[in-house]
Amino acid sequence: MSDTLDSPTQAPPQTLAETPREPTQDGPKVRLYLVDGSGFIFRAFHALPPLTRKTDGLPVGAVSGFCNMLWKLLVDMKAQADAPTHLAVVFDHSEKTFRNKLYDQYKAHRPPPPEDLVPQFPLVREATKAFGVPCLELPGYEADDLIAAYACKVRDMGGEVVIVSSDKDLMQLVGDRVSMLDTMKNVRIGPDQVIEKFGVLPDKVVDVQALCGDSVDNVPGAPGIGIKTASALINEYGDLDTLLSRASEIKQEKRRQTLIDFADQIRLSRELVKLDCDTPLPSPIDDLSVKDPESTELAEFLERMEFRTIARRVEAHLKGEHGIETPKPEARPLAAPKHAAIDVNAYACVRDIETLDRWIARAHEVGIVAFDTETDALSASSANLCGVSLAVQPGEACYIPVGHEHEHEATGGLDFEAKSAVEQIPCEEVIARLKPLLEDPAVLKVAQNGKYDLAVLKRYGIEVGPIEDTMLISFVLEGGLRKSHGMDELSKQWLEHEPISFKTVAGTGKAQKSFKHVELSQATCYAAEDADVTLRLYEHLRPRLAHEHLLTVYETLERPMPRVLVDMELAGVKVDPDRLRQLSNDFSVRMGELEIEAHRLAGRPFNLGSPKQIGEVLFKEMGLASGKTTATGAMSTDASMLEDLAAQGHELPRVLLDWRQLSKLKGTYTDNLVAAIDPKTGRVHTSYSLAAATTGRLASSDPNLQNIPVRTEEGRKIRRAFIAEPGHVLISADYSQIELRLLAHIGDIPQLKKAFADGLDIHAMTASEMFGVPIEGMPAETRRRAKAINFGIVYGISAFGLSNQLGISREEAGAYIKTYFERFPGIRTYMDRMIQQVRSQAFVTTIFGRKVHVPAARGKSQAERSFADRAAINAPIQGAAADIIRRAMIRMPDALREAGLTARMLLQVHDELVFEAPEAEADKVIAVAKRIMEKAAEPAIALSVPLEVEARAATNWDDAH
DNA sequence: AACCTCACG
DNA sequence: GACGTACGTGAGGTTC
Repeated sequence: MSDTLDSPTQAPPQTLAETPREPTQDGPKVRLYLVDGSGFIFRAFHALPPLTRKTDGLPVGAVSGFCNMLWKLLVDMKAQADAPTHLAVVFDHSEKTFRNKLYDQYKAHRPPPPEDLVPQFPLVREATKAFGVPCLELPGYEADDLIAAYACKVRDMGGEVVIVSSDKDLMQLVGDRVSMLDTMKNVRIGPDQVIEKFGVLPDKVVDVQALCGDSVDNVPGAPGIGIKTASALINEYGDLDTLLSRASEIKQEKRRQTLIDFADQIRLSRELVKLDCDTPLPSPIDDLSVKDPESTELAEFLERMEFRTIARRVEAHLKGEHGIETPKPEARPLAAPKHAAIDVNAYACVRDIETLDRWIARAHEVGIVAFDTETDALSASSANLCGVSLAVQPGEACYIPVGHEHEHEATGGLDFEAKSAVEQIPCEEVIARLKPLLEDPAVLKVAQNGKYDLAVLKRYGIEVGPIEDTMLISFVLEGGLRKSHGMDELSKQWLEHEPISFKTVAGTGKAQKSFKHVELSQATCYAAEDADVTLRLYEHLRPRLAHEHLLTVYETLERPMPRVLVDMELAGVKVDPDRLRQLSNDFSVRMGELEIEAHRLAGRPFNLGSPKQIGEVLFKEMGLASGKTTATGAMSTDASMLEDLAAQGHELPRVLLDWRQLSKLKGTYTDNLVAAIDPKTGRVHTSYSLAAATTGRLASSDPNLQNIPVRTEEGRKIRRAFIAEPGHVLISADYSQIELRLLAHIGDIPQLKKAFADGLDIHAMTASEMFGVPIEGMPAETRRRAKAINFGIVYGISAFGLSNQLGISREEAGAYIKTYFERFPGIRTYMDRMIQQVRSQAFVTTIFGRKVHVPAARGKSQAERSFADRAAINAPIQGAAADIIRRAMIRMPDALREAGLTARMLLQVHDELVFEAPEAEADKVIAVAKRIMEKAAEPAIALSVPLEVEARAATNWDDAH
C-alpha cells in the first residue's frame, strides 16, 4: 500500500507527519490545506444511504462518509508532489453572522438541515479531532470567512494554500498560491477553472457574483442578469465600480436601467459575497501543522462509532508505515503488485521547473520511466504536443502540460486569451529538460504504441531511446487472441482497471475538444494514468517474453521497428496533386456519361452506388439470373457476377462495372490522396500499424498506401502520380514469389526448391508437372491455372475457392487439387501438419519463432474450424515473409548510410520497399536494397531456396514497379 | 454500425 | 456427408 504513497520529492520511509518542508529564506515554507467541513458533511450525507449505529440506531451515515473522505484525503495528499505541511477542517459555527446585519434576508430561504443530520454535526467534529486534524470555527463567522482569512494570511507569508471544496463562493480566493481541490470529482480548481465557471479571473469573481446574485444564499444581485451577461460586462468595463459609474453608457436599454436602478442592491450583494480576509484567526497557523493521528484515540473513536471497515483500513495503513522499514524504491522487486489500486488523484501536474527537475531526477534514479505524449491531433506527423506524462513507479506518475490553452469563447468582443494563458512551463524549456532523460542510454523508456510518441518527439528534436513497447510485447505474446492491443483493453484484462477514456475528458462527436483544451486537472488524471498503466503493464507482460520463448521475436522483429517506421512516416511520399485533380475530373466526366447510359438501359434513374438498387434493376425488373448471394442472403452484385452477366451479352452490367471502377478510383484515391497531402511538407504521410495483422504484416492507414491501384491501366494512372522530388528517383524493390519460395522451404518440396534454384518460371513448371505439358510453348491459359493453384495453396486451398477463382466447375477444380497433391506430396504433409498443430494448440509459428494464435481452431462450428485450418496453413508462410521484410527494413537505414547513400526508405507494401534517392545514387541504392533484402533471413535461418529481389528506378512509382 | 464492394499483397 | 469457402488488410458509400 505504501508503494503508492511515495512522492518523488521525498525519500521513504516517512509518516504523515514527516513530510519534509522545503526551506525558504524565512524559514520552512507553509503549505496549508483547508477542508470545507460543511461541504464534506453535506456531500457525505447526500451521497450515502442512511446508516445507523447498530447498538442504538444513532444516525451516523454522514459521519462515516466524512471519515472516509477525510481518510482518503489524508492518504492521497501524501502521494502528491505538493503534500501539505499544515491542515485543518473548517466549520460554520452558527446561523447568524455579520452578513445578517447587512441584510436580514441573507440565507433566509435556506431550509433547516435534515433531522437525521443534526446529531451528526458534533460527531463530525469529534471525528476530525480523532484523525489528528484541528477543527476551526468562530462564532459570528461562516467557514468561508475563516478559510479566506487563513488563505490570505498564509499566502501573504509566501506559503501555499489548497482549499478542499467545490463551493463556488470560495473561488474568489483562487490565485497565485491559492488553489482549490474538489475531491469528489478529482478536479483541481485554479484560475483556468474559475474562468470556465465565471468567465473572469478570480479577483473579479465577486463583481460577477454581485451582479448575478445567488438564489440559494438569497443574495439579490441585479434582476435579469446571469453569469454570461455579468462576465461580459465586467470584462468590458474592468470592474464593478467602473461599470456602475458608467452604467449610463450601456447601449441595451433594459440592461442600462437595471444597473442604474439596482446599483445599491448590487453593491450590497458584493458585500454579502465578499469573503472577509480580516476575520480573526481562532488558532495560530503553527498549531495546524500536520501530525499523525493518535492511533489509540482514533481506534477508540472508530470502535465507538462501529466503523469496522474504516478501522481496518486505518490500522493496516498505520501498521505498514510504522512497521517493517519500507525498502528503497530501487531495491524493490520490479513486479508490481498486480492489483495495487490505481488512484488518479495521486498524480501530480508539473508546472514549475523545480518539480520537473525532481521528476527527471527520480527517473534517472530508478533507471526506468514509462512515458506518454498527449497531442492535439491523431496524425503523429502533424500533431502538436500538449503535454508529456511520466511514471517512475506504479502509482508515481505526473503530467507535464506544455501546450494547453483555454478554449476560445465565442461571445464577441471578449478577449480572455491575453488574461488567462494556462500556467505551464514553456514548451521549449520542458523539451530541453526532457531530452537528456529520454535520450539517456542508461534509462529505459517504456511506452504503449511508442511509434507515435517517437514520431511526435522526433519533430521536437528528441530521439527517444532505448525504448520498450507494451503494445508490441502484447502483440508478440497474444497476436490473434485479441483484436486490439490497445492500452484500455490490456489494462482491463491485466490490471483489472478501466482507464479514464479519452471521451470522458474530451467529449465525443462534434463537441469533442482538442486535448489542449482539456483542463489541467482532468488532463493530469488521464495522461498520468496512461503512463502509470503503461509501466504496470510492462512489469506484468515483459517477464512473459522470456518465459514463453518469445524474447528473440520481440527483440529482433518488433522492438527495432518503430524507429524505422517513424522515419518512413515522417518522410512521406510526394504525390502530384495536379495530376490527381485532372484524373478526378476525367473520372467524373466519364462517370456522368456512364450514369446516363445506365439509366437509359435500366429504363429509369437509380443510384449506381447502391448494390440494393442494382439488384432490383437487374434481377427484379430486367429478370437477369444470378445464383450468387451475399453473406446475409441478399443478391450479390459483385464484380465477378457482373462479369458473368456481361459475358452473357448484357449491356448494363458492363456499364456498371466501368462506373464502379471509376467511382472506386475517384472516391478512394484521387480525391482523398490530394486531401491527404500535408500542407507543411507537401507530401503524404501514412501511418503503419505494427500490431494489426496477426501474421506480422504491417498495415497502412490514414491513408492506406498499401492498396494503391496497379492491376488495371486506369488504376495505374493513380500510381503514376506518386513521384520523386526533382533530381530524385523512386526505387521499387520487391521480392519475387517470396511466399511460394517460403512454402518450398517450409514444406520441404524438392521440385519447388529445384525450380527456384534453377531460376525457372514457377507457375509454368507447376503446370508442366501437373498437366504433363512442356514448358516451351505452353498455352497462357494452362499457366494461368497453375498460377491460381499455387496461390490457392498458400491460402489453404479448397475446390470451391479454386473453382470460383478460375471460373471452372467444382469437380474440375477438385481434380486439379488432387493432381497437385499427387505431384507435390510434401505440400499435403505440410498442410496436415499445420492443421494438426492448430487443432491441438490453437496456434502456429513462423520459422523465426513468431507465434500466430488462431482461436477459431477451438470454435464450435465446423465452418469456424475449417477457417482456422486455412489460416493455420497460410500464417507460417505469410508470417515468414512478413518477418523477412521486417528484418530487411531494420537493417536498411544503416546499410544505406554505410554505403554513403542519402536514399530514404518511404513505403512498404508487404513484399516491396519503395525508396527515394538522388538520381545519381540509383544504381548503388538498388544494389544495397537487393543485397539486404535477399540476405534478410540470415543468419537466423539458412533458407533452402534463394530469395530474389527485382528493383527498378523511375520518376514515378508505376514505372519503377 | 452493419453491410457490400473493392483496392492491394 | 455437411459445412461455407480461398489468406491478410483498410476504406468508401449506402442503408438502417
